Amino acid sequence: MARAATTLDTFNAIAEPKRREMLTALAAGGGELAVNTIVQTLGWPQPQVSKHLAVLRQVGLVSVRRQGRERMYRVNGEQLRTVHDWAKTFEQFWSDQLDRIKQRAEAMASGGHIPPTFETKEKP
Amino acid sequence: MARAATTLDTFNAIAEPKRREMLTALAAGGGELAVNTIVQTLGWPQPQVSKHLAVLRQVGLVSVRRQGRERMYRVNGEQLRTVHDWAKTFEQFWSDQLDRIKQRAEAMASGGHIPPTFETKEKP
DNA sequence: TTGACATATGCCGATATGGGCATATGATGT
DNA sequence: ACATCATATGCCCATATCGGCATATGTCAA
Repeated sequence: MARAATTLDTFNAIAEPKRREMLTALAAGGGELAVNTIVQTLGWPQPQVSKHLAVLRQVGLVSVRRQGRERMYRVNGEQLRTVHDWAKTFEQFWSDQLDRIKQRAEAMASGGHIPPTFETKEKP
Repeated sequence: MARAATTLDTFNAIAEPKRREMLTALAAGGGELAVNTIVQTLGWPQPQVSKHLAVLRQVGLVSVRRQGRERMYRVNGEQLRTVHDWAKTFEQFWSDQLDRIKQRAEAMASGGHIPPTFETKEKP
């Protein structure tokens, strides 16, 4: 066993840049878009578009409706709300930013020593 | 070429369930946590923890600080804010939900026919 | 029914990824 | 200098995933 069950969940679905692009395209399209329209808009091979749509469909990020021989896709917000809410859980970790800077300033003023700086990105 | 440059970005980093779990653990830990603490908390093999931390570090989801022989990790909100904001872009697609239901109700009342229902999940 | 159009699927090859293990690197105390 | 603790890396295997191509499925029109 290896490569741990990516479980095909929402987070995994939006991990693909192209899939995010598709969602954006769909959102920009306002209502619903036919597959062919997406193909022309993004300029990707049709099977590729269909496959990515399949993934988005499986996790419920988009919904489909048949209209004649076309299939109209539309963004399904629910799942995205999940992502939104999850990220929001960590809100304090970016809104506290100001407080932390303030703390540092205070520490310098009183204690005199500079609190350690955190490395955020990787060192080359 | 294949398997398209997963580009090791933020979205990809949080696609891993274990990585999300780590972030949650870090957040729950309040301030900063040493690797060993995380290892004991989650009960995963140490190398695994270090590797996942490395990924989170590379995309700037966590920051590190050296304290003696320990390395204190802390959540770095910035990157999560990115995710939050991106998802929020689609807000209308879940807050409009009510309006859509209303529309449907109205259509039924006046026109008499039921607007098509969208399939959200896959058919078995 | 036949043909054209719209979309989904199956199969393939290339590759990145996660887990497991052993080991390297780094810091501390004696 | 040495032993020990804390963490990071390298290597290997198994597998899921993406892209490309050919083809199946489904729908409408004549």
